[in-house]
Amino acid sequence: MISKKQIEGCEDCRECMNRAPYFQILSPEELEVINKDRYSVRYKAGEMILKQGTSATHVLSLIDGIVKIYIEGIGDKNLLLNLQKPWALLGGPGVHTDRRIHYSVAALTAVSICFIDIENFNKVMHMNCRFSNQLIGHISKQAVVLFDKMVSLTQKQMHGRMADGLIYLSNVFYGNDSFEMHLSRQEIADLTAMSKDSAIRILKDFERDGIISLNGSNLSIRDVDQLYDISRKG
Amino acid sequence: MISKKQIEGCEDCRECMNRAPYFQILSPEELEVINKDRYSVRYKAGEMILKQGTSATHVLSLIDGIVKIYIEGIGDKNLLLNLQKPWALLGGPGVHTDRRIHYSVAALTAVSICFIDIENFNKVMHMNCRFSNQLIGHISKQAVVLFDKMVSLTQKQMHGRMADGLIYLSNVFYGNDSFEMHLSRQEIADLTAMSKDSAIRILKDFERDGIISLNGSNLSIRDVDQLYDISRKG
DNA sequence: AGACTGGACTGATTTATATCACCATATAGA
DNA sequence: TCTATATGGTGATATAAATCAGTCCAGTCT
Repeated sequence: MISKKQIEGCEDCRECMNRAPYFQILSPEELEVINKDRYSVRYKAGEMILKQGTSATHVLSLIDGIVKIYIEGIGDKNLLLNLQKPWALLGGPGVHTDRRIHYSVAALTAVSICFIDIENFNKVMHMNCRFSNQLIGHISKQAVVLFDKMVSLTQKQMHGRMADGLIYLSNVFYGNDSFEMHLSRQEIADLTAMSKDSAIRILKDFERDGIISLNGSNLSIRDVDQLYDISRKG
Repeated sequence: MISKKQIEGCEDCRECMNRAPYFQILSPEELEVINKDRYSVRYKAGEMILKQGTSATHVLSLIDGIVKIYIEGIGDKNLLLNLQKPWALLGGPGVHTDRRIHYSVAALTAVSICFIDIENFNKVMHMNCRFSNQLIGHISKQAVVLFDKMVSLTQKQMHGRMADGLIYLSNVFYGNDSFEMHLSRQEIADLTAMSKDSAIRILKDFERDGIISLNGSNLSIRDVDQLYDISRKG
């Protein structure tokens, strides 16, 4: 975890960006363009960072903390796409199309974020081809993940979807079989496209079957093999 | 519709690409790179063009005909992502990541396709920044569509999903309230993430309610307003 | 302390949807 | 001509999952 002092000290991208992998490819001149008009903001847990439907004016670089990315869907249902940790680049597909925000972003912990002016970002995209191509790779990787998620959500039933959700959290996001979830039961339901009641029920099922153990917001995977088995069987 | 003669005559990209909008931005030298090792293939309706899981060696430019893009999911269920007509660029996210094909492509009509060597394509991506950035816009637009589809498939029930599917076909793809579907009932089910039986039932419901009229593979939207209403109500 | 809130949790009920079993029709092949 | 075989279509049934109606906390405000 990065210390408070380090973040506060990030006054100029040329010092800071050695940490943000997407910008390592840039020359000092290009970094200067990114740095121009850049500002950083701190959020408290629970605060909204980007609101779906507003206009896209900045690209966001996540410096510290964890955020959730979700689509506000029908009624008051949300679809939780993924979580992000440093040094993710946020802004979404709208940055390169209609300049609209297509998903909401909210802080799950205390969060620090750098706001980079979208015009300056585009300027650099036109200055540095390798940067653009790196971005294409980045976007493409996300698309592959989305495809898998779509198949999971549309073709598996609840136990399979929950298994996939837990595998995402433990393997992909936290990188540990045991982790503190920053998600409420409702948010787990949003991640796995089911009702809150069903999400609770299935987590309890998994606990009873010795697949996971729960206490409070801490979750441990006890039986990885069985979890993968449930994921495979749908 | 383009005549047979025009396609057959497309021996060199520098003649042909004035039709493929993605390549209009390229210089003659860059087109020459694209044209190198390029070859075109004709398919009959029903034939598979790209198979999910194989390695990505080419970017495909659809010259003539209609194809379906779908993910082979759990069991023998497919998820139909969308249809494509000329001059779509196919290859998928794998081209820019792991060089794997992440979705299958099959011909719905007779189809002509140009195969562009992936190395040559990448070469041009590094020669021409504007081409890369145009590609980012293209990929981003597809992502926005995917988001909407995900919300539709995970949060609406069958009637709403079918309405969305029909709106996609009439508004987005065919651009006409009345069109010849190139999809079987099973493929409509794959598009709307439901069983074939349910898809048939709901199409019949819509027909009975005067929302659409069906005969054979021809479909006409009779009551657009009601269709949008069903889509909105989920 | 008492009232109040929001989240986790659970059993009963209802509803949406898949599945099953079946028929009709058209087309292809022997 | 007589099977096969694929596709469209339909009612009955089974089942997955949402919804409803509550309880039980832990925290917070007064």
